[in-house]
Amino acid sequence: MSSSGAAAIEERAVQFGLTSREDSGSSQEAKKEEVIESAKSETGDVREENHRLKMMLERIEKDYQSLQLRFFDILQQETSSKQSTDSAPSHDETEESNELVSLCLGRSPSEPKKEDKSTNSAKSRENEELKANLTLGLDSKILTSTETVSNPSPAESVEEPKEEAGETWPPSKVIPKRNGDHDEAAQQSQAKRARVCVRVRCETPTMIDGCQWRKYGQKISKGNPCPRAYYRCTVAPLCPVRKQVQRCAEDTSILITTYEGTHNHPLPVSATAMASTTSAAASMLLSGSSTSQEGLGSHINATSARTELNGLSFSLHDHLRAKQIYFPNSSSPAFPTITLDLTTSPSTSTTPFGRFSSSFSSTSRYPSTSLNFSSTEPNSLPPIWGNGLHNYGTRSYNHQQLYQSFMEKNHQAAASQQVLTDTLTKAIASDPSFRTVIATAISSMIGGGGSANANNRNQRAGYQNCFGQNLNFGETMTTSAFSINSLSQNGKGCASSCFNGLSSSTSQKGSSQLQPALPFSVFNSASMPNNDNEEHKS
DNA sequence: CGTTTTTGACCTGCGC
DNA sequence: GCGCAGGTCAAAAACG
Repeated sequence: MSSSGAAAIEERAVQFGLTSREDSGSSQEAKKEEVIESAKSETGDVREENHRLKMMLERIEKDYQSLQLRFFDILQQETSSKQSTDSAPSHDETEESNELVSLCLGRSPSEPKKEDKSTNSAKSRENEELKANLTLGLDSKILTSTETVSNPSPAESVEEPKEEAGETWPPSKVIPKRNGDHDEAAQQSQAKRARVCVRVRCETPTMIDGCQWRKYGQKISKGNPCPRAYYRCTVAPLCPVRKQVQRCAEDTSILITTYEGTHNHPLPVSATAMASTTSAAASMLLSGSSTSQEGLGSHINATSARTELNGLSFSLHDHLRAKQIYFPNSSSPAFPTITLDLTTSPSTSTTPFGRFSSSFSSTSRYPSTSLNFSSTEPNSLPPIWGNGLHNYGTRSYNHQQLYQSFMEKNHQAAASQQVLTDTLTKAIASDPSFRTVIATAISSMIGGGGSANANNRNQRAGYQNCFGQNLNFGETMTTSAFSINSLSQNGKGCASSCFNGLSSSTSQKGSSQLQPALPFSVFNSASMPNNDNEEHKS
């Protein structure tokens, strides 16, 4: 910092033509002194800022270490308690891990009635976990396999259990049809229902996301000769989560998987990767739709804005284009849909980091948002989403260079994790609503989750300060996950749970958790060029 | 024999 | 009201 200040002085001196010692005029001398004085004061300011930043960095490191210690303590508690009381029947994921993570699509996880009868010990332990701030805003919890999820927040306890199932899936199905008592809830549910569409190149019939699915229907949809398969989550009997799998008509190697609903049960760790991804995406979508539907979306719709952040370029595309790209086979999406395009993008984006596009259709009833994480490199997949092969280090990503100043250790094994976190970084930096969601998550994690639902703009400044802390989402959200290669669903399906692979690299190596975290300081308001006003103006 | 998949029928929402 | 399309149900078949 101080060196940069000296450089600034020199630069200014050059600007004023003061580098020559032959200037001898008194007025020029005065000017020179004036400039030097101002430069000195500027240097002082820079030093002050440098000192503040150092203090902030120290505090962040302390917080990070304390969080890590608490996390490890909880892990040890769980393992020890499991060893002492482990007599429960083994679940089919016992091969993987005893930890289950419940993730919710940005909403309160709904619980079946029977799970309200969870034991007091489970609740007490859960309270411990809540106190340990392991609950993200995305409702990620680490639980033992023998535990069931109880309502973790007062807001959830207020909810009627009868309404819970209907909140996450069409109430007309979960709740008996023709039941007028639930019409209002149905409307709310419909308004809040979000779909996360994942496009990935996959030759197998379906991609493995860690969950257990049962096919309950198949239909030929209009405009696509490839049938659309309907799957239902069978991890829990009452889980409302469903997914649709369909191949792209234009490129049958592309598998389009649409997730809908919220898991109301603990997830196998192998499923948390996809769940966390879809959770974040859906949360972003829901958060964005809540504002866009009030008129803000029209602004975004009309724009093809591009912002740059530290060399990262993000662009917003209009919906027509996005629709052509992401919804070639269907009419306007009936529900708010966010698309994670993890395929090779035929369009040449100016950013080497893929494309993030958020768009809202004027024809669709609900907004549609697209996240394109595709590589511009032909026939390449992000190493985190592939055919089950984690090609760490086989492909170079330019964004890693951007982080070299921040990441002292740039191991190849951490490359995929960087991809994930970079993806999140881009998404957060590009979309204020996503920032809000993530900020809420962090806020709940740091501040004890007391105000998890408060995502208004007044608190955004505080949240952005939270971003300045060294929190590694890739590790936090998928901690203790590992590869799901052992979870092959009858030998078919893509082992595309990319995030498991990367998280396995972190979980298996405990020391990796001590790696420098992502520079979330880029989200500080000072360095955030893409603030709300700019987006809303455009 | 239990679970999963298949597939035709049925239901619902929407546009005309 | 009718037709269409998407989504779901449920019985039968297939599978392990």
